[in-house]
Amino acid sequence: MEQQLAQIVQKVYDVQTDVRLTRPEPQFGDYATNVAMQLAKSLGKNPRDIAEEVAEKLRENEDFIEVSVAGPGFINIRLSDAALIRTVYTRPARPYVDQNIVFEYSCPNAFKELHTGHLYQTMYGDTVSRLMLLGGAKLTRTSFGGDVGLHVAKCLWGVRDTLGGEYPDKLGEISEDALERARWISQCYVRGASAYEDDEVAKDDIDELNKTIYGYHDADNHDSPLAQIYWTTRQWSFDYFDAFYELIDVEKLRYYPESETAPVGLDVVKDQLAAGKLKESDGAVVFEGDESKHLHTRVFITSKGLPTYETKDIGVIWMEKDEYNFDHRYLLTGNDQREYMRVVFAAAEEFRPELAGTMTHLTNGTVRFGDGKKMSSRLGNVTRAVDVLDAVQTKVDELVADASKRRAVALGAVKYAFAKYRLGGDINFDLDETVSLQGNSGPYLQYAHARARSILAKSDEQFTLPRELFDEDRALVRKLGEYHEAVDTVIRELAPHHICNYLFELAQEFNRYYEKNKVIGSDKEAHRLSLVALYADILQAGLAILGIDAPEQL
RNA sequence: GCACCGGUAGCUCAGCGGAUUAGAGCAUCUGUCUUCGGAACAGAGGGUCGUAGGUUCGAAUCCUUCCCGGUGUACCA
Repeated sequence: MEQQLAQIVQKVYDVQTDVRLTRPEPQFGDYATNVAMQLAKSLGKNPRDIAEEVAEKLRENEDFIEVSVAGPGFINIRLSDAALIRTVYTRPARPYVDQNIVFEYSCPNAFKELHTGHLYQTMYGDTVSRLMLLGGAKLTRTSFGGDVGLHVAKCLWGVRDTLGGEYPDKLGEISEDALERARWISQCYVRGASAYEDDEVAKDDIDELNKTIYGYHDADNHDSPLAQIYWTTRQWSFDYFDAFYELIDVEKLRYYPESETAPVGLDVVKDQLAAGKLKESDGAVVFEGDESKHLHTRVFITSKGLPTYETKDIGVIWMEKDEYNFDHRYLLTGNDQREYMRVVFAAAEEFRPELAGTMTHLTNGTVRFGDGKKMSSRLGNVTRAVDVLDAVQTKVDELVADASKRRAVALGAVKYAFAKYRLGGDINFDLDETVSLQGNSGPYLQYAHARARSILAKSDEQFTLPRELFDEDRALVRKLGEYHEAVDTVIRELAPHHICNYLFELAQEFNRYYEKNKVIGSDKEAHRLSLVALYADILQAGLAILGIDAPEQL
């Protein structure tokens, strides 16, 4: 339709314009455009006159039942019933067709548990992934984290201390459950971390252990007792990631451990140093920032000869490029890494010019716990992902009678609570609001869906698709027709929160309709059932985009 | 210091490739309804969109100043 308008403008005034349609308030029509005002200046004409001329052309189209000019020159358009019904079946655009995308997010460190930030980023990243796929992309989901480094040394020290020595066999006594194993490893980490702070001997020990662990990789040592403990618990961590992703019902990711990316990055860095793209400074290898572009100078190899995160990140980029030959790479991290990543991207693009413009860094804010008073008793300072899930699950269990539906509701509540914020700012996670049955929440929409399904289940009438419209249907059908526009926006901007707003507005519109228009027992029963079915399908599809399951009954 | 992100109703947030009366949820208040799952519907109050300027016929939206909050600023990740 926007193209149609552009063509009319082209024909009448012989100018190229990008016409945008908006959705005005219902009193004005189904669509509106302000092209006339935009053109007024360049054409040197009164916007109202332009609007009238364009409107006259539009009136020739039988899809438009009413075209009026209002205010300073808006063109308001009302669709015919047939055209309005057609909007409901319009398919969203697929802007990423033929694009090979790598999307990196989640990124938990091995030997640690996922915290609330990971939970948010993983669920959000999973939804954004789905948007890329809906947009037609060929997608690979990747993740990146440390399986070597000081935090691992602290942990391994704690494991050894907990086991009472280098006894790999004793690991057999630990739980078989991946999540419980992760919990156990995490406790060992705490033990090691506090020893590192308080105990000089332990600190030296751990620093030494750090080098030893790198050695396991360099020498491919799987045999010594401590090496066995390392490799076993490392695998436990990887198993835990998969178990956790399954727990929250998201897709698994291809994981790049630092032990693999660091050597790749180091090779690149050494080559670039030789090529003069990196400099030596105070014994370290650095990428010199550009003041005029506000790029910091950053260290890639420390004066002790160790690769930094920068080098490891270069390593992942190279591995992802070589393995998947992406057209575009997206990366989601906390927004504290924004400036840092600009430098890494700048360096990467300088080292490998083909990467220029192919990488996008998305950043998320931190999860804050809303009403501290109510949360403190249950969550307090806890930041572990599982604790948030448990707290939500406990609330949901009290509200949902059918035990088999409780997990879907709890996960839906959390995913929705994360998805409804625009990416970037900190997000406010309020437990009560998240599981609230009123207002803009996941459970509210799941219930709205189940309720619609129950109406359909209750009737014996046969129905297909709506063929005509009555006055009372228009508002609802118009909203149903906005679905593909909402999805378009969400896919194009990779911004799921728009779909949340849309679905909530749709549910409200339906409630209004349903309040006034009896479905079952009405002489328009079959017709109205067809609208209810469309509504339920759209709710379900919209929630599916967010990774939320919509049960037929609750 | 410099840079980045944010500052919209009491609270939590949408809107920000300018445009017809600035929206929603929660909270508060008032109605409807013996409810096809009422987890509903109708309505009210509440905002000089951080500040001061500028561009424009028109600015929450674009530009500039300043203020407030958060983050980052070479050998952590």
